[in-house]
Amino acid sequence: MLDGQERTIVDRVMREIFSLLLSGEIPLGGQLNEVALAERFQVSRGPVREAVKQLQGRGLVLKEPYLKARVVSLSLPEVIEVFQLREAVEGMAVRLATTAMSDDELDEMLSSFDTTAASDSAIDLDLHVRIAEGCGNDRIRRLLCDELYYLLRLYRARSGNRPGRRGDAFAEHWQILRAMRARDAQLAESLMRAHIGRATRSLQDVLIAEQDNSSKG
Amino acid sequence: MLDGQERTIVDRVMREIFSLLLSGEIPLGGQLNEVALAERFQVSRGPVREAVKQLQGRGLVLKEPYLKARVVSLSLPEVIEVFQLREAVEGMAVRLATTAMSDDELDEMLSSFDTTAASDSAIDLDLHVRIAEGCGNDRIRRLLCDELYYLLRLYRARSGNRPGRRGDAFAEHWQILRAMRARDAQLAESLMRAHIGRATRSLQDVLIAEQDNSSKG
DNA sequence: AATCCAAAAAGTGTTGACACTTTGTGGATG
DNA sequence: CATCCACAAAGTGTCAACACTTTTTGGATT
Repeated sequence: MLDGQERTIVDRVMREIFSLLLSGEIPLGGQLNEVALAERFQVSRGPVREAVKQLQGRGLVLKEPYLKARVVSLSLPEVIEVFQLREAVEGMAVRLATTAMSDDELDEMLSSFDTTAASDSAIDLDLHVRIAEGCGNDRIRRLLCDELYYLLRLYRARSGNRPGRRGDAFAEHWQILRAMRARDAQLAESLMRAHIGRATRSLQDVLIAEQDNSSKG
Repeated sequence: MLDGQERTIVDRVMREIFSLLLSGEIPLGGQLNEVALAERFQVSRGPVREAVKQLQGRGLVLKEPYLKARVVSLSLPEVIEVFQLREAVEGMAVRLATTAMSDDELDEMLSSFDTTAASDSAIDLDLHVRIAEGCGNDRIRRLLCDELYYLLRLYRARSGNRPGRRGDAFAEHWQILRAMRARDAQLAESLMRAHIGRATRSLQDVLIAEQDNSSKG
């Protein structure tokens, strides 16, 4: 996600802020203090400000003049919005990947899929990442890998439960891979959309349950 | 797209750079000179740098250390990538809008659709914008209105031809609106995807023709 | 004339200082 | 005791100067 070479301080600071978010030291919705960050990283405020501005452009940080920058916080409705977007975009991604990826690539995915444990949550996103990387459309790849998956990782690192994670996801992944290997782009897209759509609906159920609870209590 | 109140110089500079892009004074792929921009806007380089960093975060500007920032330039393959993404996202947008928008809103769109001239290119994107705004998913709305449509406007302002613009787009728009009014989300999504898919294919035809030309000459 | 290298010029990266805004504090007032 | 206002403290916004990198220039060499 970040450039390998960090020739400039701004890049380094951005990576450091990223890792502060991943580690949870700065919580979602938390505030970013320029002087504190500058002291911590032993730099002046300029690079910190530019790094924050770049994060703001990415939508990871919200800011109003003269107020501290706030890390974006994903509410459950916002996570649902991300999932609705994923359903559309990942459907297209798998459609494109089904024709763009080589037999060897697909076989490799299938074999590594068989050997790895099914229940690992990192594995869950892994298939989606590899499809995004294999779809051949760089704009779609960036949207998924650099924005949406990143947000979901942050969200998962906080709320212990993994949004939309269900037991039969493993079997659904396998079906998607089979459809890709059979070069059935239409089927692969349908399966992927159903896969993410089910996760979306389980999130909506949670949301409704929460609303019922709050209205009762 | 931009905040109404510009309490800070950075915001003003960002808007000014935007208008330089829209007006074509800075061409796609052109370079941004910090000192020249600073002098032009009568500010120091700090705000200019922060504005550029924010644009970089948005993906509108590319930058490598110690080299001048370059405005992103859309090649035809990249425009096709945008259209493939649009096909997926706008399909979902119209699906959501079909259930989210009120009868009054849809009727208003239908009537304003009848009265306006069909061939205006601004009208073309207008329907898409209103669907994006009415879909109720703010993340999808921002992706379409703040990023993709903006890029396409820039591209159209340059290359005289409007990408994917065909004569029967008007009739297709009308069909989509009818499906929405009939609350047939599935049909509306199919029509929208077909609508954008046809535009994508006409772009791909242009690309193939260009490649043939260059290989011959 | 063409090539190469050093110095100057132009441009970007970073810093510390200063100006402005917001927030917190403490005392005077009712 | 509560309220309000002035003042200090903290934090953000902007600027001008300096350091570093890249590009250009101009001449020396072949």
